Amino acid sequence: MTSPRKVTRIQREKREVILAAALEAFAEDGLRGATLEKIADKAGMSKPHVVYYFGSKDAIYTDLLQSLLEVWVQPLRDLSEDADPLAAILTYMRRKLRMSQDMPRESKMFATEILHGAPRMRQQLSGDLKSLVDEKAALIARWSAEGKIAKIDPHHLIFSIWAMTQHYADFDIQVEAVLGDDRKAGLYDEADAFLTEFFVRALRP
Amino acid sequence: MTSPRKVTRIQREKREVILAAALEAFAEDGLRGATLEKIADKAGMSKPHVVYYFGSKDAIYTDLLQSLLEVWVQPLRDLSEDADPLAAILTYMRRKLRMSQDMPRESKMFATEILHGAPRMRQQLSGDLKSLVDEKAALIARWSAEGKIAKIDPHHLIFSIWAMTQHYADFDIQVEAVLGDDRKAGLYDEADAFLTEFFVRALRP
DNA sequence: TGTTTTTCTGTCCAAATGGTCAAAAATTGT
DNA sequence: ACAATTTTTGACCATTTGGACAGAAAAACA
Repeated sequence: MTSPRKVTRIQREKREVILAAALEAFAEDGLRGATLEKIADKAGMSKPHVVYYFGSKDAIYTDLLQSLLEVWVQPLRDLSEDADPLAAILTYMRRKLRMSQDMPRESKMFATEILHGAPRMRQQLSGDLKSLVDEKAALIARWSAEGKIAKIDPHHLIFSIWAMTQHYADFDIQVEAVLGDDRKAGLYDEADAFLTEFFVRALRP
Repeated sequence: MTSPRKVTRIQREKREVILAAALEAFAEDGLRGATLEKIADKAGMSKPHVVYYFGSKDAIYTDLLQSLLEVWVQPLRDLSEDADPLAAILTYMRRKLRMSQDMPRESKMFATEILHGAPRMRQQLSGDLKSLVDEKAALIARWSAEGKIAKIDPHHLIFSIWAMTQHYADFDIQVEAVLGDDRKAGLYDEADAFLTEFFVRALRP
């Protein structure tokens, strides 16, 4: 038998450690570039041990991707009717920006996966994710029609929020290189201020 | 001697073919994921032949990256003083969007490189590119100060243009999955309309 | 035409790497 | 304490892959 029968405390902990190490490795080098040995090193254990817990490198990758996806779309899920529309969208944008700041490796992992054709996410993208986006787009469209925000294509609005917030995580090397070291510290404050002003202007009816 | 002495017509053509094949391969799978064999297949020649012309896979990659970089930043170079400021920025944005549409593989190659730390571009990013961006940012800042466009951080404005335009190329799989097949055809027209309206609202003084 | 140079490929090699396996070490259960 | 189970690893294997090499094929040159 390859996998253990019952999930013990040790197993959960070890899996956690491995996933954390793998996240780092995958974000740095992608699925192909990350090696089992590197993951094992980062996790502080032997290569066969990593295989013992997940069966294969691919399994780790897929596991990570699946579990992170839920976290990743949560802010959009929380975009709701009851708040002031403009404020709600700004809150959504800010949460996405904060996720870029706090979880750059996760962002990079998703980016790499999608960039290379999302072979392990296609289903979810055109299934769950599409449904979710369509639902929220409808909400935004309603706000738009009621004159509470500007008339604007809701799908592309969502894309623009994704693009601009994740840009700071995915292309951090470029952003920091272009801005220079001295602006590195306050980068996310700058981004927040810029994006807030930007979206307020774009969305105000 | 590894490399030929004089550059003949055949050499130019073969190198072109190889670079085109490699671009496709690198965009699909990244530097690590793309194999010499795959590149050779796409180029319709043998593996050693590819090596004969470039010496190594790395050399092809670096060569591509360098030669494409100039093309890639040209639109920003062309952002100039003499035009109407808002129109000039919109033109820049549109050219970037068109590049995403026409050169998605190039966009993906750059994205992948930067995402993974830009080991072969660091110099250029904090050197040439930073200079160029700083220069154009100063121009935009002047427009801003003169009240010709809204008061806005020019560096982040440039980032936002990069992010939003390249998003359509880099994450095309996601965009198309979320929009659905029926909106696939007119996608770039939609994007153009959306972004134009968006930036006009954001930049109008 | 004969010679030289360039182009091209089949074959092979060494390194990297994902994964297996048997057995040791540690833990758990009785 | 002893047996059973789980955890952990060193050693090993098969495959992939970047690239070297020698020589064939073609082209250029004389």
